[in-house]
Amino acid sequence: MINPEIAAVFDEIADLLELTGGDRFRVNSYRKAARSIEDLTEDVADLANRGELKKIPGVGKGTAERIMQYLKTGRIHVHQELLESIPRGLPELLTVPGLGPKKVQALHRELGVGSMADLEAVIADGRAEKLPGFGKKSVEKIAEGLAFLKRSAGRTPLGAVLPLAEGLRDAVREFAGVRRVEIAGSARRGCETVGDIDLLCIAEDGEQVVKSFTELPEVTGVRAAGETKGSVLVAGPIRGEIQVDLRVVPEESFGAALQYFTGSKEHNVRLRELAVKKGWKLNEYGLFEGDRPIAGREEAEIYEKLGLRPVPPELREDRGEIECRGETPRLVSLADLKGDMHVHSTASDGRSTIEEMAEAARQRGYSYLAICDHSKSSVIANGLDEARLLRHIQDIRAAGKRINGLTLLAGIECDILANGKLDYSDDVLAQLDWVIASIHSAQQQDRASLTRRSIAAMENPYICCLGHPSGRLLGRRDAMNLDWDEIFAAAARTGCALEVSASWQRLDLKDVHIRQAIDAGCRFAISTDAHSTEQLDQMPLGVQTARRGWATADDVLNTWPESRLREWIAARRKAGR
DNA sequence: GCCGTTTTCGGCCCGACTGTTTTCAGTCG
Repeated sequence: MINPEIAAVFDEIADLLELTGGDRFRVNSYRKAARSIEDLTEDVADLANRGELKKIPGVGKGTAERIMQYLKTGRIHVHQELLESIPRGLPELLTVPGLGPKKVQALHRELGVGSMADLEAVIADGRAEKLPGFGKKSVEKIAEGLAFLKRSAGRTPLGAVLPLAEGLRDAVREFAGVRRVEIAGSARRGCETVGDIDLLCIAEDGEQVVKSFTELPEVTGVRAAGETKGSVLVAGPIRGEIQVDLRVVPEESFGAALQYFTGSKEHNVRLRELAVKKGWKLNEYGLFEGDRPIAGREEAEIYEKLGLRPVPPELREDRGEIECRGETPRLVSLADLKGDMHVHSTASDGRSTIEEMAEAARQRGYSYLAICDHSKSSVIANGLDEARLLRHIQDIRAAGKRINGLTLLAGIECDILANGKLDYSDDVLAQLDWVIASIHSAQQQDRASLTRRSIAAMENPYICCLGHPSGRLLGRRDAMNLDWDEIFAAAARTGCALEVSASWQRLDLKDVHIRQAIDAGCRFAISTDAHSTEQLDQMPLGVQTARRGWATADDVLNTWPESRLREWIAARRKAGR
């Protein structure tokens, strides 16, 4: 997949143009093209072969030609020219909070600053402070920005950030005069990682609320504190620091503000364009005709006035939700789920017993639960050999008889071995109700081998679901190098489901792949891969990920009643024999 | 550089906060 590479080049062209004082609309159009290419699930090279580059939103004649240049020669003329005229280290300076294109230009032009090290030097010796437009305070801000960059947590997995965000939300709720607080931003959209935390509240005295916010015990630094907005730093849940923004709005603007601060930026720009076309203006205070507000209290009325059905937060990415005027499919929701199809027990590496997991699932309102411990090759995870597995199946069935109102499915997470074979024979797999096949070893194999292994597993009629298909761990391990077109085609052809792991470290499949798989005709199982009862509560993250992939309840087989699920499993086995 | 039910040119989203200002530019989201 060459897309990320090309997107990065276009992003750098945008940075470089900005640094040379290029036309800002031209800069924007490079950024837009970069983002579109990044979002594509299809390889740009394939589109180019079919002469369909201009079908990519934001790609016109010029950009299409530049993509062709890159595909043929590995470089783009304008990019090379810009690189030659601008010092290598300059674009990086744009990442420093407090430094934008104008200030970087001035630093370069007046003081010859061309790198982070140069920047630190001119701050230290006081020369930066003397530049026109600079001053003691702004240079202090830049120095703080540099320090933050070194301590920054970067993008953090949503599942790790949520407890922190919810804690801060609850703290703000206790402030005097605060009537409502919500988490907005990428956390509300269910993005797999977040860069900062956005909070929004209703209160009359904004200044007082912002002051209380900056004085919270968690706060390690204050970026800004005004009458309607505060911006602070707190310790990140995994490492470094993370920024938290609080906005205070009046009640009659809350819907508009929630819409605005939920984003995404690209989605908002599209909405504002719609407003402008109707002769109106949209901002965080409402939708206005002249000075007269025509919507703002409720988020939904903003969309409706603009001629759209209200768009679920997970779909607000400018990935087609505007074009279909908000007429998106009815997305799967947590309430639709009837069971968790992948949990472990103390039989392998789980921390809770079969009975404890079953009881916890029952309490969460599920009607079935698949116990899927590790197979024998996962030695580190205490995987089950054939003899232990057969006893384990009996244990699951016995536990199932003891619990009321919940069906226990005897399952396994069967390793797909390095040679492509499964960890058990078909005779053994046939004893089970539900079988997941996962790759846990030899993840560094080449693309063809990994793809072949995954497909071979899906072709076995006893395999119901491909577990955490990409194998990625957010921020820790990249996805395996797989041919997704082939994987999804095979899943659709064989009928094997694909897992959407709700585990916050995984979220695997990810949103854009889910959408691509739906288009290919695939089905899914959303599961937590819980290793203890409390991890069952990660399910909402998996549901949000599926929603971001535009999945409906019918696409997800653990929304089905048990009878339909069992029929589906039986039919698949029958067809495969 | 892109784009079109204001279409082949002339637009292109909007406001808060800060600092250096003397009325506003730069940055950020």
